[in-house]
Amino acid sequence: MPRKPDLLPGTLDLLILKTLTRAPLHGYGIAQSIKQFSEDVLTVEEGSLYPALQRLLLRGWVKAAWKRTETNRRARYYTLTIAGRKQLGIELSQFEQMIAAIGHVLQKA
Amino acid sequence: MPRKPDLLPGTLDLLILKTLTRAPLHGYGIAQSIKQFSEDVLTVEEGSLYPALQRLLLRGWVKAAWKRTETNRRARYYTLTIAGRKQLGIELSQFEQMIAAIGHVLQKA
DNA sequence: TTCTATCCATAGATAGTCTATATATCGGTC
DNA sequence: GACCGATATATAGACTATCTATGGATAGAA
Repeated sequence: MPRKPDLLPGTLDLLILKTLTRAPLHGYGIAQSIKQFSEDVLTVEEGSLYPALQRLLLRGWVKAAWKRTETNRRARYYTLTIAGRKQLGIELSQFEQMIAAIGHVLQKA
Repeated sequence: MPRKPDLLPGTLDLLILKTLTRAPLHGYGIAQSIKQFSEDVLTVEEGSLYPALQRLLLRGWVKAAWKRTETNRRARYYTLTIAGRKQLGIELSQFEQMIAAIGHVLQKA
């Protein structure tokens, strides 16, 4: 029996980048935010999240800084870079193009 | 530099199953059909297509038969099974749910 | 003190796609 | 006859992304 995936492969970077346009956030907060905005449909596992954040850091699309949360916990806050914002635009348009294309295949009787 | 993928990972089975609802088709024809319906946005590579068809066969969602094409070439025609049609329904609704959820994350300012 | 929620991180398994390659044949052209 | 482009199937190996499982740490509540 194939499992139901927590998210569509290939869309996590896009979701993270978009989430960071609203405000800098720490990893845990990003995961929560995505879960909430998606009304519990999308769940970002830690084993997907942290490698993804490493990816984004490595590619220069986000930068990170250790801070204290409002509740006095240490956490690593991620901020979108200029390159990240540009990348978001690219991924967004590619994603929309793909979705439209898939829609064409799915809609024709 | 990350590549631009030929398709959204996780959607190939769905595309194939949907394509086969129109008519039984051979592998090469399925790839062409998807390419055409998607207006050249989606390209199914052979190395993705044939493993996918093996998957679908193994799971009993399609069945295959060797035939001659109209142009007298040998080809393996795939037909959707009852289970395959049911699976298409499942994947379709999951896909739509995911896309809607992603849309929610992407749309909120 | 124990428990829950918050927070970070990685190793290893798994799955799906892509690159590259191999094989074969039909029909048309040089 | 030789060659070439399009049609057609298939697999091995590389690569990437996600998931499972695990480990650790701390704040605050019970």
